[in-house]
Amino acid sequence: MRLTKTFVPTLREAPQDAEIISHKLLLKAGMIRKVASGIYSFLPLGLRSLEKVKKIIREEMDKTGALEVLFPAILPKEIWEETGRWNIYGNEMFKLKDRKGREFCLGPTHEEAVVDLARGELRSYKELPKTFYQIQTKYRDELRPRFGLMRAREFIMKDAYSFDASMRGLDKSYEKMFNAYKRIFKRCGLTTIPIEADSGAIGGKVSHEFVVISEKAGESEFVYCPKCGYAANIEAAKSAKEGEVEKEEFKAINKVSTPDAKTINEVSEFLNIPKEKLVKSLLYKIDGEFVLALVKGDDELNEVKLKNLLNGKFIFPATAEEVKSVMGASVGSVGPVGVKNVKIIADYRIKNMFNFVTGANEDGYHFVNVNLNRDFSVDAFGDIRTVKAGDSCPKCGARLEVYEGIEVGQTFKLGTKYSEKMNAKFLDKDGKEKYFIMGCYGIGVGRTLAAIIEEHNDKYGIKWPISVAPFEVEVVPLNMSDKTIVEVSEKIYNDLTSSGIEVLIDDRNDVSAGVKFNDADLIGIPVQIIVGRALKREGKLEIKNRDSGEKVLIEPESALKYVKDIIEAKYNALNE
RNA sequence: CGGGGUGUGGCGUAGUUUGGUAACGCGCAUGGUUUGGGACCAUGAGAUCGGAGGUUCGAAUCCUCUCGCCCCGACCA
Repeated sequence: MRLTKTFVPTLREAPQDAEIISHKLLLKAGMIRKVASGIYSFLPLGLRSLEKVKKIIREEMDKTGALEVLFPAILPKEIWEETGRWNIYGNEMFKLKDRKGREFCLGPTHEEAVVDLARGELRSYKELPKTFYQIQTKYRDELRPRFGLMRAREFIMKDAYSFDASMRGLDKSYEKMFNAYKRIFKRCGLTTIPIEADSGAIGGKVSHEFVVISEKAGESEFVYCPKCGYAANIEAAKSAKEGEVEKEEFKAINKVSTPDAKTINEVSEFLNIPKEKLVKSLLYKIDGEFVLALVKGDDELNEVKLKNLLNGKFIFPATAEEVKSVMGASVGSVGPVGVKNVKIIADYRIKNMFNFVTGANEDGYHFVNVNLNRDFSVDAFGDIRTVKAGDSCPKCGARLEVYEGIEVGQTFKLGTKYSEKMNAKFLDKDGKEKYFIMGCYGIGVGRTLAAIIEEHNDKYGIKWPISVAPFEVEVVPLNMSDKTIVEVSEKIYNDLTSSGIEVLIDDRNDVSAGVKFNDADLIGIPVQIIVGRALKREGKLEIKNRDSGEKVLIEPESALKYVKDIIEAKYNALNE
């Protein structure tokens, strides 16, 4: 492709609304443009890379035996009502009506659509297992679109759905997908870590997220054990059980005045008692029911764990007014002592606490020397604290590390969650009707592209892994008014192109060498062939490796083979 | 939705405090000179200063309303 014949509007300065590096570089390199918040157009270069990611995904999906289909983006309200998600998704769904007033949505995901297909077509266990996948545009009216392609409202997703006759079958289907995901990201040049995850709104029991470590663009925190490899989303990370602690002598409970001390820090400082001796009491509303959650003063409550412990669907912190009316005291002075009619859930670590401090349910007062069972009782204990860096690994006991990650993919073992709701059954070997056992598997294609840039860039621009680069080689003739340079450039361009290599030639004759160098580094094609001074002086081409910055001079006659070899080596490195 | 910020040629900004009729760099067009790390000279095009209303002799600037966009939080590929 000739640069003058395509469209690569590079920018010297990135638009001010771009914050993270991938967003800036995608804009600067002329790969995408914004149309509205969270809505982007792909330009020729960006589209080429996007298609390459899709191609890798297709190849790996097809290898697993998954079948590509394409569901519509517009889906009727009825199937969403069967699963109850028309309301659960709420405002995040783009909803619309046709001229007759029938309601539809732009699909934010496709469990309903695929189950609707399966229940109509799959009748027998003999047809199972089956996995369908599609690469399609999804629509989610995000609360806050962010970071360019990272969190868009219209985005391309690969979503796959497996149907099995048994749990063991699901385990196999899941493992196939899991391994395919590892290969997909590897081939894209991404370093991903599969972490244990909470299954969130999609539902199900087992779930993994594939995350790329990124301090600046990461949106989900996860813990990682450098010793045994345990990795889990912060919402799912298990808290290690603490060892037995020596029991303290119970002291007499005592109400003390704590004027103006509301937060854990303030109370701790005012009473001169360490935070570990305080109990944090937090009132939550779970599916309409109030719950008082207790965690150690130096711990943070994990809302997702609390919700899951109680099998809840919706969890909200109680409002200041609700706290006042339910507890009889303001936020900052509530505690479990004397509480009736509200379920009390405590973190396991509370069991190891003696003579601690809690709010007294009276504004401006706290109790000191509170003790479990003597002063109050708990309805249930559970793991409801948020794991912190430095905590013990729940598997091996080593110290956990905490990272920020970009979630590029997620897999779920759904079980019969959707098939039951939509009454999707097959006839099993034993002649009985059973619900399909499902898994679902998603990859954010645009987000993957952005994550690749987050991982592969320098101050000059993008350093594309060869597998997803818009072109494999860029020929850069530095002086278009020099006949020799143009002739040699054209020859190598034609030779490479006709041997099946994707080549871009910067044939602009109205820009200086500096502009060509800078644009080449910005758009980040992995191999640059620079035709200029070296050719005039020594008759040689300069081959530059964008990633390493390494340059070698080589005779034009040997260039074709040399370039082919480095390209092959680059692909091999990604396929290992 | 809550909190913070911002909107001035295509991009990046100045001007807003203290009202006086839009400036700078890059880019763009034409001609010429250049060609190894964002060249130079000359000429030129391009902005109702996000929008609406108001105050004023006069508004980018002050007031009211409104819209867009970005960042932090809840949600997620």
